[in-house]
Formats: sequence, C-alpha cells, structure tokens
Amino acid sequence: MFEPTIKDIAKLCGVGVSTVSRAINDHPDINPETKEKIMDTIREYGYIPNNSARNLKRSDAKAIAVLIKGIANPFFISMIKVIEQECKRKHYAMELSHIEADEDEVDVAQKVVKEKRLRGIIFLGGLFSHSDEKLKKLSVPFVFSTVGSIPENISRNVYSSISVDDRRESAKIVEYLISLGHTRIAILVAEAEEQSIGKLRLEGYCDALRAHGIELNPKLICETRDELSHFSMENGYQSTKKLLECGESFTALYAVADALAIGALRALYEAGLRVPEDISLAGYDGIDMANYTVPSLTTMRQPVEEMAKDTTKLLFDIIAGKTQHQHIIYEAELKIKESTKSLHKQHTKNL
Amino acid sequence: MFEPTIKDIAKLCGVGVSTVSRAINDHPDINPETKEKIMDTIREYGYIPNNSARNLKRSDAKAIAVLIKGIANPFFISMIKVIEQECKRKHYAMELSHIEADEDEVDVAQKVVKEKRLRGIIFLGGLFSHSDEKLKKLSVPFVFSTVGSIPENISRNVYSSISVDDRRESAKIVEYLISLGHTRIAILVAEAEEQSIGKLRLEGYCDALRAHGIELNPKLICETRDELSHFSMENGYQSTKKLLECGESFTALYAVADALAIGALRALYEAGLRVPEDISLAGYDGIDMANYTVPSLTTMRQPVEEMAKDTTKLLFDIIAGKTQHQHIIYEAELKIKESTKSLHKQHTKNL
DNA sequence: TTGTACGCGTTATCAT
DNA sequence: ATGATAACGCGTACAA
Repeated sequence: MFEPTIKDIAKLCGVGVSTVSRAINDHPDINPETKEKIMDTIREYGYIPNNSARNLKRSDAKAIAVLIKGIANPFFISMIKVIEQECKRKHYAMELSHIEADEDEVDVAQKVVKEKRLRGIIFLGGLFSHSDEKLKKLSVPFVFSTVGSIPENISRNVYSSISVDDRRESAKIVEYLISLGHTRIAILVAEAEEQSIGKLRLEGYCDALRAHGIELNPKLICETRDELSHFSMENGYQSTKKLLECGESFTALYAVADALAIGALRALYEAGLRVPEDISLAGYDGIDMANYTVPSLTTMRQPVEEMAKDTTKLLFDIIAGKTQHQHIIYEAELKIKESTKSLHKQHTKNL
Repeated sequence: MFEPTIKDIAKLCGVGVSTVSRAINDHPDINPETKEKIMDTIREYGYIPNNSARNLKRSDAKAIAVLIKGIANPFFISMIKVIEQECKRKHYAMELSHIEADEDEVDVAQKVVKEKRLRGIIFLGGLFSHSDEKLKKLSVPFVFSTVGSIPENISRNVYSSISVDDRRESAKIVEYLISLGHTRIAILVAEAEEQSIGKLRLEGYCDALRAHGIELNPKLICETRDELSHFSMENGYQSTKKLLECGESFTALYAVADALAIGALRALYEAGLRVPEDISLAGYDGIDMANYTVPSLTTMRQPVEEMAKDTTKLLFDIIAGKTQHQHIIYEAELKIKESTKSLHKQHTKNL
C-alpha cells in the first residue's frame, strides 16, 4: 500500500509542498482552482497528513486533554459526555486518555502535553497527592475534577479543583438515618485505605455517630472484600452476606456506594429481610440505577453533570486568562427514596 | 518553564545526541557510567522525550489501538479491561481512542495508524458497513469486535470479526418464553433502524413467533422513545409505562437490552404487576446488574470476556502472521433466572 | 564506545 | 499566488 506524503501530492500536482499545505489547512492565499486540483488528487490517492509531523511543528493546538484514572467508573462516562459537548461548543478538540492504575498522572500529562501541544488538562479521578514542585512542571493549566476525594494541601495557585466533600456529605446521609431513629447503623465500606474515598466516607459515618453520641460498634463496620473490585455489586452482595452471618443486629445499612447498595439489596432480599420494613438501606453517589431498583434507593447524589460543565468552563476561563485557579466544592443532594424508613411510629405514613 | 530537548541534555552532559538517545532507549552499546550520568541529568532537568518526533522516525511501534464507538456501553468497559491485560502480557502498548458517533471509524483508524505507527487495530462497537475498497486502505490488520451486529457482506480476507449473531440469539430467548407457554409476548425495542442491533433483535423476535405460528401483534411491539438515549433504564421505564397504558394484554415482556429490562421491572412494579407471577420479563446482554435485581433477570448473556480475549489473541496472531483473517461468531448463553415463569401449571414448581 | 549528520512529514518564513 | 527552505525533536547509519 502506497502511503503518499505531502511531497508526493505536490509532485503529482506539479506544485510546491507549501501550496499543498495551504490547500490542506484552508489558507486564504491560494488560487481556488489550484486548491481544487490539489484536493482532488488528495482524495484520489488517499493522502492523510501525518499528525506526528504536524504536532512536531505546531506550538499550540486548540485542544485539551481529559485524563481518566479508572475508566470503569460510570460517573466518568457521563462526565466525559458533558465535557465533550462543552468542548464542541468552544470549538476545541478533546483528547481522551486513559491512565492505568499504576501510572503517575502528572507524568502522563506532561507527555501528552508535549506530544499534542494542548492548552489544558482535566484530570478525572485518581488521588491527587502530588508535590507542588511536580505540579508546577505542568506548563498548561489543569483542573482536577473528581466525584471522590477532596485533595489535602490545596495549592491554590498551582491548579484548580472541583470536588465534593465526601466526608461531610457522607456524614449527612448518616445523620439522616439517625434522624429516622436508627442507632444501630451498619456500614459497608470498600477500599478503606488512607486518603481513599472509601476512607473519607467511613470517616463521615463516624463523625455523624459521634455527633449524636452513638457509640461506634466495630462489628457493624463491614470492610468489603479486597479480592473483588471495589464498588462492584458483587462486592456489596458478598459483603452484606458476611455482615448478616456475623449476627450483629442493626436496623439500617449504609453502603458507601450505590453499586454496593444494590448488591446489598439483593443479599437482604435473599436473607428474607424486607427493605425498608426490616432494614433501611442507604447508598451514596446517585447513579442512575438507584432510581430503578425495587425499592428505589435513598442516596446522596453528586451533581455530576454540573460538575463536569463547571470543570470545563473553569479550564477554558483559565486558559483565556479570565480567572485565577479556583477550588470549588459541591454539595451532594440527599435523595430520599423508598429504601429508608423512620423508626418513629408517627412518621411511618410519611414515608 | 524550560523544556529541554535531547540536544540540551547532550550539551549538558558533554556528549552527542546519539549517546543520549542510546541511554533513553536502553541500547546495549553504551558505557554504563555515561548512561548513568545522562539519566541523572535527564531527571534533574525533567526532560521528556517528544513523542511526536519519536513517532515520526519510528516505522513500527509494538502497539495496537482500540477504537471505541459508543463509550457509554458498559460492555466495552469490561472488554477494554481484558484487552488491556492481554496487551500487557504480550508487552504491547495499547492506545485507547474514542470515536464520536458521527465520525467515520476507518478514517480515524487511518489517522491513528499513521500517527502512532501501530501494528493493529481493534474496533469496538459501531456498525461496519464500509466498502472493501476503503477497508483495504488500512495498512495494518484489524479485528472488528462487537457485542452487537454481525456485519453483512463479509470480506473474508480483508479483516477479521468477532461477533454474536444477534438475530439468532434473540430468537432463542423468545423461543424460551414460548416454551414456557407464553404467546402474548410484548417486545421493547430501541433504535430500530436498519442494521442496528435493535433491529436485529427485533427480527429475531419475529422469527421466533413466526416459527411457532404466533401472529405478530404490532401493538405489542413497543419502540422506545427516540429522545431518550437508547438502552437506558429511563428509556425502558418510560416505554414500559407507555406500553401498559395502551391496554393491550400480554403475559411476557422481552426487552432487547438488560438496561431496558431493568427500567421495565420498575415500571411493572409501579403498575402493581408482579414479576414473574403476572408478567414474565426477559432481557438481553447479560450485564452484571441483571444478577442483582429483585427478581433477578432472565437474559441472554454474551460472552464478553471470552470475546475480548479472543479478539486480542486473533489480532496478535494475524500480526505475527500465524493465521489468516477469521470471522468468529459466538453463541450467547441463556441465563434462566427469577424473572420468567412457566404458564404450564405443572411446571410451576421447577421455576 | 561515541559523535556527526541526515531524514522523518509537516508548517512557516521568506523570496519570487 | 506560489515555491524553496529552514526548522520541529528524535533515531540511526556511518564514521571515528
């Protein structure tokens, strides 16, 4: 297969390479006829400009990159869609790139920037415990957006961030359970490592109990199995079974992710327990599916679309020099659905 | 911010550029001491090789690309994971790229190949109605893998494909419903355009009914709403409501995707209909979630992991010249769960 | 073992 | 309006 270059096309048309270049890139200073002839032969021979060569020359590319850590997260999918739309509106190209779990996001970012000459970066997911020094090496502005953890040591001037305060929001939903009269509240928590979102949500749970003088019962803290992927339904299912087997009684179960809650729902059903009559169940995230389970799931909804939109807008504003770096924290929204019930008799009807 | 090039590093170390190049690329013919010194200064100055320049020189990159059309599809996520693993095992790099709905996959593929000098391509999703002529322009082998439609006009020598015969498998699950004694079987179908997977699955439904002499009732064919995204739970929910409102009676409902079925499950529940006592419900796809609904969902499971694995293996084999192009068609697996029930009284206990 | 010099395919600058 | 040519940053043949 013959792969023509710009030179070949030039020769074929009997013109210089620069003329061909002008034709390709819609430059104004070219004779329409020449251009047409060139475009014809380009089509005929199936010429495709080499992007590497282009990027090599280019110093600026009216494009941004979105770097995702953890592509399995359904949140990111919906965020990407929104970001994509926003980029289109601004006539920016969007380069999507996937970072492996063991890769360093900043390193990858640097490479991509060099390669594609981008104007900015959006980080989706991943923890962000990088040193300021390292972050400063990134020559383009970037926004760290996550439905997940809020970074510590915020370096206000080095980058922007869009996040939800997991610990605080997690406490809120536990407070809600407490307000319903629950005191024996079990928690299903995955990946409780330092700085992880699981850990943060667990801390929120502890905060809420403490604030209401409810003693922490370690037996009610169910750390999900590490072999299974975090935040999977399977994991929620298995862990709930384990929790039930241990025999400690509880009236409410809080799963730190909706996916876990959905697995839990099934496990409770199989154990003959009715939700919410026997056990109240609450999730966290606000994924679409939570609306369709039977019973539908009480959860904390993270404003994903809004966050994605603002992330993009913020990045473009920074690129345009319209604003400094910002750190925006969103509130999640308590969505009360069918899976939770008050223990106070007089309230029963309202739920 | 100073962005050093290979020349800068060379100067800094007092060596030639080729020596630096050798150091970077782990060439054997270099003095270990020189190499160490070079690597040190590289670290110190934060030098990052420019990938565009590299790709420009390179003629072959021990890498493949995965081009996804429709990133929202949860299947692809699990397929990507598997493909990624396989690539790692073979020490191949994997370039993930996302094709927009309105983009031409072959065009994108050509660009990516030129840019990255890849050895092969995996197409995930998308219809594949490209002319042979166009396909031949792709200079590297490619495998078209889909849980979805099986391409017409198979050009056996131009490319490979891995697929499931949607029409046939769809007929199977309808046959199963028929075998349970159902004759008034409604279908929830999305995106019934020509050649789409929705259409194919609908045809399978028609095939099965016809084969059993059951007359097609147009009122029981519920085309989901186009405004909503295809195959979403919301769509399944809304469409089922519409179907129920139209008043036509049926004993079984077949949703051409599990996501639709999950929405349907909720709609049926809200209408006071019990599954499977009042209505049997069947899905298609075999997504993870189908196991956790209450009741769990009878569905046709597509062997996603296996397909992904074989897709990768096939591509590597073709690259290595070990095999010709192949067209493999997988069977889906009927997973009988709680959502379907026999109408024959004597069988009730078995379900 | 190391350095020099060329070329990869393109765009931009400068003449013409 | 068009063509020649110099970069862009890197790998590599070849010479040393």
